[in-house]
Amino acid sequence: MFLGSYEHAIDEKGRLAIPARFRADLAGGMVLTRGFDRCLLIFPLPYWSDLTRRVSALSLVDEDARMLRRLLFASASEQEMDRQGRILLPQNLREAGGLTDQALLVGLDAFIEVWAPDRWREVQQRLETQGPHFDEQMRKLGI
Amino acid sequence: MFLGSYEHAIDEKGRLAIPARFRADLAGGMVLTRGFDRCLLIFPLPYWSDLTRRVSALSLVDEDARMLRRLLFASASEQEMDRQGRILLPQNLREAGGLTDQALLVGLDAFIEVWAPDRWREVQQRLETQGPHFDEQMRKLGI
DNA sequence: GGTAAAGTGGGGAAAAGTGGAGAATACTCC
DNA sequence: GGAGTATTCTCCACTTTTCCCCACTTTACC
Repeated sequence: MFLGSYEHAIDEKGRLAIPARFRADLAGGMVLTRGFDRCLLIFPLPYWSDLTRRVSALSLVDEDARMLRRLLFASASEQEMDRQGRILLPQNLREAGGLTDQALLVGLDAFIEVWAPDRWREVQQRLETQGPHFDEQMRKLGI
Repeated sequence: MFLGSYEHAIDEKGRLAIPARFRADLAGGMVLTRGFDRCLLIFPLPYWSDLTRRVSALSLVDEDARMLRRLLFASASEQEMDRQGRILLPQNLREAGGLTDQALLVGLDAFIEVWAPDRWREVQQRLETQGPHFDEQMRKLGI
């Protein structure tokens, strides 16, 4: 269960420390990949496997299936923590997420989002200004 | 589990290094063949066996099945890595994939695609512009 | 305020990627 | 059929990059 936001430095080698609170749940391995709205996603391995099982089972021949496979897997990266609890952010993913020297790790219960800090602040502002708008959305979701 | 993209050189002898992360899963042997969209495919032997069983079970009469058979089997080549972790790309396959001096190996979970780098970049651009199309796909799959 | 844990930076060792040389095989031409 | 030539394959060695560990600094918690 990942909760809360943590801002950590990305060092010159592209390493990022996982918040101590998150480490136990990622000890079994994790997959790092591109998310929506230019953020990155970190999935614990069991969650990832469950997510991708259906995609891998799709036809080799079907064009949509081929493209979907490429979208999901081509920029993903399996990572393990070093003894200091850090992972390596591959350069292509750092670029995809617009990350330079700082990263914001946001726990979203089952997985983690990684944001460039200023980009995250924009999202938060949107949350505040559009707050009322979400009432309707959430009702639709049954919450 | 093959994940991520790696660009490697093809040397004058037509040899291509397999990314270190992929080697363990290919140690039991692999089959190299033509894929769709002018890329090449590398299958681990167990996956290949399963695939051939399914394709061979298809009707002799069905035209699509005939074409699929020709694509997969006619230019297939069983390969083993040398001690440096490289395989030889036969010339006919290099031509089929439009490969010259660089190759992009893309891990797609159960198998690997091999692309000419500029051709792969086109595919990536298409992926980005067609984003919304895939939202629907993923929703159907429960992702 | 002290202690312990977390976060950060740097250095060294190991492995990955690449080019090339030598040996073995096949091939051709005399 | 044999010798010379070309080609393929395997192994070796160098260079670069990556990974891992150690140590210091900072923060949090008791």
